[in-house]
Amino acid sequence: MDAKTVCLGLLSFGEASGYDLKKHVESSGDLFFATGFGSIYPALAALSSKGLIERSRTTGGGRRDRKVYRITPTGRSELSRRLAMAEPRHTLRSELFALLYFSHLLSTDRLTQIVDERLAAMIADARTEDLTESSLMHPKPSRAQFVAGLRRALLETTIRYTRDHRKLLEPS
Amino acid sequence: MDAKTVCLGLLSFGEASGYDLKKHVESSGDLFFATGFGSIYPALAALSSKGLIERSRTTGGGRRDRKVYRITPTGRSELSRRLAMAEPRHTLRSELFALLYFSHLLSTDRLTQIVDERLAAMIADARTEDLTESSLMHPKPSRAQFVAGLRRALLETTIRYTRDHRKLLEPS
DNA sequence: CGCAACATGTAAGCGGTTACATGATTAC
DNA sequence: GTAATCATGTAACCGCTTACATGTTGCG
Repeated sequence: MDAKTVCLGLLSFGEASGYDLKKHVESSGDLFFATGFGSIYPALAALSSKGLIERSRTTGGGRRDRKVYRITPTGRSELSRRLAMAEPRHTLRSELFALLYFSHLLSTDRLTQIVDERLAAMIADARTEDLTESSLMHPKPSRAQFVAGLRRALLETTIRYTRDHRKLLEPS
Repeated sequence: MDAKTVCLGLLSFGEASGYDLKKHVESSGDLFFATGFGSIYPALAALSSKGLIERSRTTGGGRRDRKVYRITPTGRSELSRRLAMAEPRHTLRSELFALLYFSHLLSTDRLTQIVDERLAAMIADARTEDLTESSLMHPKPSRAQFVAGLRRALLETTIRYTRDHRKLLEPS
């Protein structure tokens, strides 16, 4: 999903600044997209110029230059339209997948190291989950719970599968 | 993983044409990347100009203009280098995830329709798996088996989870 | 004969990543 | 005071996607 739609979607939960949005995306584990400020600020500017969002407040708690955006009615209906048209594919891609596919070109030591590292990171990740206590979404909507739970289930499956089938990665 | 590395990686299993590579990627369910010819041919041209791959045969079985590429020793070591340097993240993204996250903006009917469609597609997908009888990889390497099995396990988890927690998607 | 699959490529445009650039506020 | 975090933005580049363009081979 492209940056503009994600920003618009997140703003449908409540008002936020570009910084807030970035934090929220990060804290939900880069679930549906990962990005830097270089994507978010231009996206907000574009949405704003189309009238899909607007500035609500500019200073909000002692901090300098804080630009808080709010979705407009036009923005909300445009978002609904886009989502209704979408044909969302569930194609799971991962850099880890890709690397393991070509792991015959890796030394056994390096491969062991990578798998151990990733396994540890995933275990930590699966535990950490649900610290998504962002200011957007006070009571966490049930759909966000659905997605977070699914993400966790997928992580757990990956961990279990990798442990059980690790032998397949050894040189034959 | 970028198009060039994927092409180089696939050619490490054996010689192939651009068309073959596309077919192989498709038949493995767009596992680590999905692309059209518009990515593959330029990638092959770039790899070729750097000496990482080379043309082996030009006609191979009655077909016109068939350009079969082969990885060079330089290409193989360059690929090893790239793979060894990589820090592969296992970040699972899916358009379906994203849409469901914002599903409060969808009508109940449309949501039901989308979930049913995706579920059916995933079930079909999980069954079809392992028709990857491409000319590359005669005896399927065990790493390819690992990755294909993991993909299947993740699909099955998604199907089960969606069935079990579908209620969370209903309007509250 | 016509259609599907085989087969390769180019060019424009779009969008995201990366690096750069700046400055305020808070906590130690 | 100084480092980390808060906070926003710009510009260049890179690479992928999409659409276009073309021609062959084999099957029914």
